[in-house]
Amino acid sequence: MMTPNAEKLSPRQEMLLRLIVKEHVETAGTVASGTLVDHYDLGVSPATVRNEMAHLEDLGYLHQPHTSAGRVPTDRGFRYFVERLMEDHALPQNEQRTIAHQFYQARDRIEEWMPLASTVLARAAQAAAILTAPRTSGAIFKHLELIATHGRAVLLILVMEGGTVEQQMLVLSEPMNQTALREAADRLNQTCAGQDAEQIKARMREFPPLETDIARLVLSIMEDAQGQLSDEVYYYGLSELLQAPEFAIAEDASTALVRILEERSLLHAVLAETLTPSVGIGSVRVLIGGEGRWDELRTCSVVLARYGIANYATGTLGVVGPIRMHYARAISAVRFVANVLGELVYDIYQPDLRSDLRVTSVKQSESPAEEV
Amino acid sequence: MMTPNAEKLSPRQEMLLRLIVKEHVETAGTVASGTLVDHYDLGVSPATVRNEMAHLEDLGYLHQPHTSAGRVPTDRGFRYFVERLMEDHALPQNEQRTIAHQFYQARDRIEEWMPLASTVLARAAQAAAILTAPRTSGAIFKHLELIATHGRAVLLILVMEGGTVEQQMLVLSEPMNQTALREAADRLNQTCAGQDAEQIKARMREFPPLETDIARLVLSIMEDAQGQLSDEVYYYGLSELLQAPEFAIAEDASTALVRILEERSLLHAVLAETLTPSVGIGSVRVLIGGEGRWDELRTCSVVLARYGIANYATGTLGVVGPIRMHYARAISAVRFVANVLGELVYDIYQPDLRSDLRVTSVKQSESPAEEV
DNA sequence: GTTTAGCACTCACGGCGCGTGAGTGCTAAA
DNA sequence: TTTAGCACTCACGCGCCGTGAGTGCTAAAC
Repeated sequence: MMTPNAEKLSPRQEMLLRLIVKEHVETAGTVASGTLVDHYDLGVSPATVRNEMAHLEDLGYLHQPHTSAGRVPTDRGFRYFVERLMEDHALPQNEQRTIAHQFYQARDRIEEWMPLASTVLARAAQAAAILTAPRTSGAIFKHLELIATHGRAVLLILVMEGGTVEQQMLVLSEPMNQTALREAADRLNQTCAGQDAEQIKARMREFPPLETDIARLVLSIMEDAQGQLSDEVYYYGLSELLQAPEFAIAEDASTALVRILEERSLLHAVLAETLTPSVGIGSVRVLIGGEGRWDELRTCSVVLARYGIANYATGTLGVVGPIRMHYARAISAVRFVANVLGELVYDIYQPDLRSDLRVTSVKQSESPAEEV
Repeated sequence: MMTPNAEKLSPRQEMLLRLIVKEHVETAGTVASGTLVDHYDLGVSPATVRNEMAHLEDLGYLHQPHTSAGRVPTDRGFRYFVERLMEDHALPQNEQRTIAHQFYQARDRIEEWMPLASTVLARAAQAAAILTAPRTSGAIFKHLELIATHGRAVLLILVMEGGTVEQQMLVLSEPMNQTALREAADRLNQTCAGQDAEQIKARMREFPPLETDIARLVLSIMEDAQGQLSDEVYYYGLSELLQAPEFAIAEDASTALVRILEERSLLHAVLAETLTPSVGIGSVRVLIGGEGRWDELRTCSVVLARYGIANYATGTLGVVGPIRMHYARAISAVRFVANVLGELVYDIYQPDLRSDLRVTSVKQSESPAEEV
C-alpha cells in the first residue's frame, strides 16, 4: 500500500491518474473503468484500465470505497497530480481582464483592496478565499498623532512610511491636555521621521529625555508591526463552497471548514506556511488534506501564495476548498490575484525602493506549483 | 387563520404559548399536548390543552406540520412571545463579568474591539454576531498626511477628531514631490483643524486658492464618513449556528444563512433597520423570519441594537440565528454588549462632548424589547 | 359552559427485504 | 500484454408495513 515516493509511474498510468482526477473533480463521485474508456477513447479496453487501476491502488494513488465501486484519488494521488500531471492552465483572458479592471477601479480606495481580493479570488477559484493585508518588514516612522480622550487616556495614531496606520489607546501616568499632547507628538515627529525602530532607540540612548511613555509605546508598536503576518485575516466564499456536495451532505466536513475559517489561530498557523524559507514570492504552495500535519484540514485542501515585494512588504493569500478541488484553476487564480495585489502594493511602496529592489512579479503560467 | 393583531389571548392561552415556545426552542421539534402536561403540571388534561392549541392555531399563533403531529409556533407566535410573554432575563452575573473583563483587557487595543465583540456576542447569544464599527455623525478634521508613492499617485491619510482614520489613494493632475506634499498638507492642517465639512467649505469660498484637488478629496471623504453606517461589517459565529439541527439537516437553510452573512449589501440593508427613527440607543429590535419584507431571512431571526452616543457616534450590532432562537438570551446579550461597547466609545469621545450630551447607557433588564 | 375520558383515526418514521445494476476481479483465450 | 467473458459483490432505491405518537371528535361528568 505505502510505497516510497520515488515510485515513478508509467506514461499510461500517469494519463489514467490524470483522467481519474479530472473525472472525479467534475462528478464528485467514484470513477469507473468503463466511464473512462467511454469518455476519452483510450484505445484499450475497460479490463486493461481496471488492471492499471488495481496497480495504482496498490501504489496508494487510488482508493476504492468498497468492492464493486469505482476508484477515487487519494491525497497522494492528488499530490502526484498537482506535482506532475496538471496542465498549467492560466486564467482565461477575459477573466483576467475583468479582475484587473475591478482592481483598477478600486485602486484609489485602499480599504477595498482586501474585500475585493477576497471576493474575486473566491469566485475565480470557486473556493473560499483567505488573505492578510500586506505588511512591511521594516517599519519606518512617518507621523504620530495624539488625541486626548478622557482623563489620562490618549488615542495614539501612528502612520508608517508607506501608509500603514496603527491605532492604540494609551493611559498616561499623568494627565496631559491636548496642547501638551500636540507638543509631545511634534517633538517625536521631528526627531523620528524617516527612522526605523533601531535608529529611534539609538537616538533615545543619546537623548534620554526622549524616552517617554509615548515613545516607548511607539517603539513597541513599530516592532509588533514588523511581524511577518498581519493579524487580520479576511475570508470570503463559504457560499461558493457550500454548493459542493461533500459539504452539503456530510455536514461534519462543512462544520470543520467553517471552524477553520472562523478559528483565527488555526488560520494563522496555516497562513504561516507561506513563511517557511523555501517559498519565494510568486510561487504557489499546495496543501492537500492537511498533509498529515493538520488534523482539522483532513477534508480540505489549501492553495497559498505570498504577494508583495519580497523582504519588504508582503502579505499572504490563498483559497480553501474540498480536496476534490479544481487545482489548476485555484492555483492560477491565486497566482493571478497575488500578482495584481503585488502590483498595487508596489505602486504604494515604490518611492522607498531603489529600482533594483523591484521584484518583477511572476508571470502567469510560469513556475509550476511548488509542493510542500 | 389570519386575524387582526388586536386579538388578545386569555391568560391560559398566553401561558400555553409561552410554554410551547419554550419547549420548541429547547427541543427543536413539535410540541405535543401530552408533553406539556407532563412537563409543567398545568392542572388540566391534555384534551383541554389540545382544545386551546386548536384555537391558537386558528388565531395563527401555532402551526401543525401535519395531522397527528404536535404544534410549532408560527412567526406570529414568536412575535407575540417576544412582545408580551418573554420574561426579561438578564445575562448571568458571571457571564457579564467575564465579558466586561475581556473588554477591559482589550480596552487599549481599539482594533480588537470589533473582533472581540463579535466572538463574545456570538458565544453569549449562541448565534452568529454581526456588527459595524462606530461612526461619528459629524466628522471633524484633525490631521492630514500625504505620502508620495509614485508618479502622480499620493496616499492620503485623514485623521478625524475622535480618532477615525480614512485612507485613500489620490492621483494628482500634476506630480508633486514629498516636500511639496508636506507643505500642502500642513496648509490644510492649519486652516482646517477642528472644523467640519461645512466650515471647511465656507473657508474655501473665502479663499478660493485653498480649493485644491486634495482639499476636495478631503471634503468628499469627510462627507462620506458621515454616513450612518460603517461599510465594514464584522461577523462571526457560523460555527455556533451550524450546530443547530435546522441548519445541519436542511442545507438550504444554512446556505441561505451563509449568503446573508457574506452578501454585504443584504447585511447592510438589514443593519440599516436600526436607523429608522423609532429606535433609540439601548432599545433592541427583533426581526422574526424576515417579517415578510426580507425573503432571504425567511428561516432566520435577527436581534439588533445600536450602540454608542446618540446623534454623535454610533454603530450597530446584532445576532442572526434560527427563528427558533433563544430570544431572551439573544436580546440580553445584544443589549449587554451594546452597553459595554457604548462605554468604550464614550471613553474615546468624551472630551468632545458637553456632559449633558452623555447618554447613560440603558441598564440591563430595563426596557422591554421593542418590536418592529 | 367547561373539562375530560375514551376512542377512532392519521400519518411520519424506521426497519426490512429485495431486485437492480453498476462495477469489479479473475480466468482463459487471443 | 491485452481483452472478452463471466461470476461475484454490494450500494442504492423502492416499496411495504408495523408501530406509536398525537390528534380530533363525541359524549359524559363537573
